[in-house]
Amino acid sequence: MRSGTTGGTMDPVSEQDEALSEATITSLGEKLDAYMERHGLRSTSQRRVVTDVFFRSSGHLSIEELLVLVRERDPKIGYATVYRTLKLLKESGLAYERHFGDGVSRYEIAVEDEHHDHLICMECGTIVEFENDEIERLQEELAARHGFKLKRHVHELYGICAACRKRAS
Amino acid sequence: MRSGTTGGTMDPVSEQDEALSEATITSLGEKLDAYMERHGLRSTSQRRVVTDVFFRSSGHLSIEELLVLVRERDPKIGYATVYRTLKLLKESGLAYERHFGDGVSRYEIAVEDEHHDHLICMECGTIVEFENDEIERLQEELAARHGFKLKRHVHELYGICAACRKRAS
DNA sequence: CTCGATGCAAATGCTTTGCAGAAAA
DNA sequence: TTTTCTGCAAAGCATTTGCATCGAG
Repeated sequence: MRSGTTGGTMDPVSEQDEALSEATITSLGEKLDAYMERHGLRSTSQRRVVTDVFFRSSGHLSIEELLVLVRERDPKIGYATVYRTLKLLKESGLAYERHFGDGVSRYEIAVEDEHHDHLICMECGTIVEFENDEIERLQEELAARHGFKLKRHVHELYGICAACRKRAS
Repeated sequence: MRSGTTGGTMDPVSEQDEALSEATITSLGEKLDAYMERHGLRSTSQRRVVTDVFFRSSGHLSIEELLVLVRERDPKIGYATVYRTLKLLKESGLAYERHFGDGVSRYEIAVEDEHHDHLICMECGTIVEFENDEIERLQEELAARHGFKLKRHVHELYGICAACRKRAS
């Protein structure tokens, strides 16, 4: 995963997301092109702006936030286009759609062979990504025990981060 | 938890929710009365119908589903009242609000000292409740490691249940 | 009597869609 | 030239709210 404090047997995390490498961005663009090719979809300037902004973004952006960034590059792009482009990214498997309970959809880049869940501060909204193989394993085991073939899961931990707890006291 | 195959060290589950005992329903009603008392809220016939229907229900009901049941007892009750009453139940800690990704809020009875998560069949919508102490423990540990004080969590496993897999093959 | 609750309809907030004109292929 | 895409505004949906009226305390 694209993260900060990796290494060791602990969960790799990213308190603050970083940008992807230029090579990875290119590779994501190529995957998207291939998908569009396969589906007879067209590469327009608007799509290129939206997807490039998205691939260069970090964190968990809402359509609204994405629209602001997109309009810095092309003020004429409408919000329906952003919605439609994110839907395309989702369908092509290049973006995940997340819902953290505040009523808006947030999107994040889906990097291949990478999976993580979220720890969310209910006070300041900070999102920390985490990955825990032991939990993953227990989930699989549990699903199997109930006869389920697992496809995906949602695992979000809500609490108060250290900074907010300190501020409050 | 109100469940089927309990006992042992495995997760207690309820494939099919059962009704609560009359004693438990009464106790829930008393808790609600106490909450309303404390907050200067009034006990109206509509509220009594909605809360009684809810406490006697099983599973994870949407407002729409609840409204149908409520109107069997009093056809004049409006849906805003059901929304408002469920909000009251949520605030008083007697109901949990859940979102399983289909865009509607579902509610379930919050029985004290009971906690469970969900395994959802993406094909038929069956919801299986589960509880896993090991996962709970790992979550706490993980949150603490990131300086978070955990308040609540969302843990949903989506997959295909045994019956649907069989039907498909 | 008072003030909270109800029911209706209107408003809200996010997301989706219809359509005419624009632009890829 | 054909077909998809865009931008706008309108429509959808679940949920919330304003308000006149009702009814619990």
